[in-house]
Amino acid sequence: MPPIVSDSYKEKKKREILSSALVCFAKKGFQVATIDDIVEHSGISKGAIYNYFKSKDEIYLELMATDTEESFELLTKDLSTYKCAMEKIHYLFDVYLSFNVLEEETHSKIIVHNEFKLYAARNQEIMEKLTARRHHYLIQLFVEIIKEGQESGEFKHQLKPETTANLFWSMIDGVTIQSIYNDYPYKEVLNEMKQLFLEKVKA
Amino acid sequence: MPPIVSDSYKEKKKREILSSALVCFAKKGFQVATIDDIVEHSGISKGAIYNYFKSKDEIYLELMATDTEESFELLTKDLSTYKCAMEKIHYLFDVYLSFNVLEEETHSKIIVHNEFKLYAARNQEIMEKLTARRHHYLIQLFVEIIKEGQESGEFKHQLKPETTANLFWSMIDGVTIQSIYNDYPYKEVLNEMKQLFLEKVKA
Amino acid sequence: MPPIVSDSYKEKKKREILSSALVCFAKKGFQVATIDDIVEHSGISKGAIYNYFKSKDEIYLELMATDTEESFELLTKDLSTYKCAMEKIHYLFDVYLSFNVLEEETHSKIIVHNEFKLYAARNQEIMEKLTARRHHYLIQLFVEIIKEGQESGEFKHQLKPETTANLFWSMIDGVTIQSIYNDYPYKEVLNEMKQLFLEKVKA
Amino acid sequence: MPPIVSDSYKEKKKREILSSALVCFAKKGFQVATIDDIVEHSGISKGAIYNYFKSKDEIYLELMATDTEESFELLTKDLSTYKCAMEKIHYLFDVYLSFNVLEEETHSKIIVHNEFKLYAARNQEIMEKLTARRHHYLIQLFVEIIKEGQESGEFKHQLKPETTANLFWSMIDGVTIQSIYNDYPYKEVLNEMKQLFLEKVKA
DNA sequence: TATGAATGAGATTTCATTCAT
DNA sequence: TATGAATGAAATCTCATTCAT
Repeated sequence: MPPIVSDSYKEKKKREILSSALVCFAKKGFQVATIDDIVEHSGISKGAIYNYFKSKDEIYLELMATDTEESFELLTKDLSTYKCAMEKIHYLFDVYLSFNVLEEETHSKIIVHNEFKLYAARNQEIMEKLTARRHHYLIQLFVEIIKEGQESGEFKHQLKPETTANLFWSMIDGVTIQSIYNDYPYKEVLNEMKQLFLEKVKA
Repeated sequence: MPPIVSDSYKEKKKREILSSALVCFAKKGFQVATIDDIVEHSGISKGAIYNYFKSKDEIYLELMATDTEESFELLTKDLSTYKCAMEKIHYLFDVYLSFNVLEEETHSKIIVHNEFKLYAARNQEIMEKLTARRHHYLIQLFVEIIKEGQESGEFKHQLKPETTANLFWSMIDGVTIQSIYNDYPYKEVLNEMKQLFLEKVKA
Repeated sequence: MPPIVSDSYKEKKKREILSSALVCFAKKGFQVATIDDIVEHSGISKGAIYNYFKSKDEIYLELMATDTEESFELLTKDLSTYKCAMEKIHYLFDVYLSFNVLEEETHSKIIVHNEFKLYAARNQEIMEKLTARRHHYLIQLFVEIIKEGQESGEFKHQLKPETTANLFWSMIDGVTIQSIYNDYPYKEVLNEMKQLFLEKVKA
Repeated sequence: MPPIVSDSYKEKKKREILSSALVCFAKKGFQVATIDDIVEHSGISKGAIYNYFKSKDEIYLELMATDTEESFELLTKDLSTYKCAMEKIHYLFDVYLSFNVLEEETHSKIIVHNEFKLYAARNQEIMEKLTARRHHYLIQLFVEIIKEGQESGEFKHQLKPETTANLFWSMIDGVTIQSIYNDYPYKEVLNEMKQLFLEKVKA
């Protein structure tokens, strides 16, 4: 007997649930947001949610899993259109410079993204996955650009690609998390960082 | 008749509870850690805890309140022994460079400190307090040093003290939070930042 | 998709809980009776009870709300079958004369009904509702009868309907609450009251 | 070794506690009022209270015990100054007519007095004591007056003294408890009762 | 597959009572 | 005797999860 509903239907439903869950977790935090909050926000019944996910925890883990991927997609989307490494670095900074951290949605995303990290930080198994993913996606992405720049002669040769990648992401993480403070001059600080960073890398 | 126990006894007891609570919150997170965890860790009875704090939330808030102050104390402890602004900046970086982020306790503190921020981020009133405290303690501290350096001619005159202070703390925050990832080269990245930063500020 | 259970099912369930709660409150008093008592008596789980009522207090308030209405229903049930006012007064007394105050259930109801009043007496808002309800139902009911009797010439014209109504209910309340004493001659006293009252009103 | 504090001191202390407890119970009800409320109101420490009373329940029971006695004292105070039975009945009604039920203190006393009854009503042993006390003090008091009036020819001979006594107290109880309703015409109703009652008894 | 009523473990909090000082 | 900090049993309420329909 063929499945009564198509896989694509199921996929769509899952994404619906995840998207509502993200909103709820962003608003209240994972622990405080309840399944009923998700029910209310998504309009999908409790039973249905449990048909798609074994537990509240699983919803959270799935969201965490997609978190890095989404960042990655966002970052790589137009990256290939830039030809030289320096432009790529510019582009990466500009992606973050374009964030409006005062916007409700951005603000929420930053909070929930950091909550993911803290949640993982207390759970060795999840932390390992998250670390691996970060390496695979974010660090590698940057390492490639550094290497490309070094080969093209744009960047200093003594730069350690991995350290530089970590430096970049640490700075980004720094401004991002500080942006939750009221009146934090996000753009100003990030621009300083950009300038600092570019001077550091350019040959 | 004199009071049964002295105020200092009560103060000590309160600190005992707070210190146990901090450990528990660090280990499991505020939501997951229970009053029973604190009872078990502190050896103080549930009722006694509620004699000192009205609610679990109040314990958390009190911990948050002391969080910045403790950092501030740590940072200002030896700061006055340094005579020139440049040395002071060195010192501030070195305080963070001396952190052993692999140590259980440091790791926990970093996590719980960031959890404080996220908790506050969802609560306008608390966020305002936290922002004010950050300004009063951390930003001002750094602004003074920058100004001092500018007056003594050690630092560039075109530096905007406040932006520079924000830059510093954003970088510190960035490495700190990234340190929760396994195998993160905390010291290496922080050293790069220090170097970058010093070059930026020095006249 | 139709609702899982009908509204009448939910109504029935609610009444089940209320009825169990009434028994428990009657047996032990509102403060002493616990939700677990209601769970045990009703066989309905704690969670289910909280699905129907927000709090123990709400259960109590709902019971209070229905208390007067039930009395009113009991009293008005056959009242219309009596044609003249005098017969109606007779009927009202007889309703109370038919109470067997030695019976466990009646005894409990009297206690819980009076507990309602005391509870309300400490809460201005609830008291106002209770007072309004008493006026609307019990006092008006009696006032109508008095007026009817005055118009038909059965009753004295100088009777003040409202005062007379209050007199009636005060006497009823008096015997009722005294009935909780062991060996109180409930019927005898109430019969005296009836006789006294009838003489007073009849033209 | 002689007692360090005199018996009269202890007696005074006990009365202090009881008087504070009465206020607290009146304000909040026995179950809701806490020992800490009594501590706060009396200014006597928790430990001291437990030196004088074994439990919160015991405080309550002692208050109940004095409740009837106090009424009795109030009623008998000037009763002997009246020579004829009819005047005595007048006096008894007038005592209650002189109550200002709108006054905070009177209101509270009525509530707590009725709470005593309900509390007792759920406890056979206490109920027996209360019933006995009522008989001994209140009913007997009235029975004597009725008999006196019958002997002097003031009252009807066919009155059953005990029933008449019960009738009197039931009416008093009725107006008293109804007085907790807002805008209850206490004096008006009680005056009607007095008139009714006097007509009933007088020869 | 969808629904939402039911479940009950487990959390927070209260407060009568004890007891060291 | 007086004090009030400490205790812990027991209460209320929440909410992730199950399951009959």
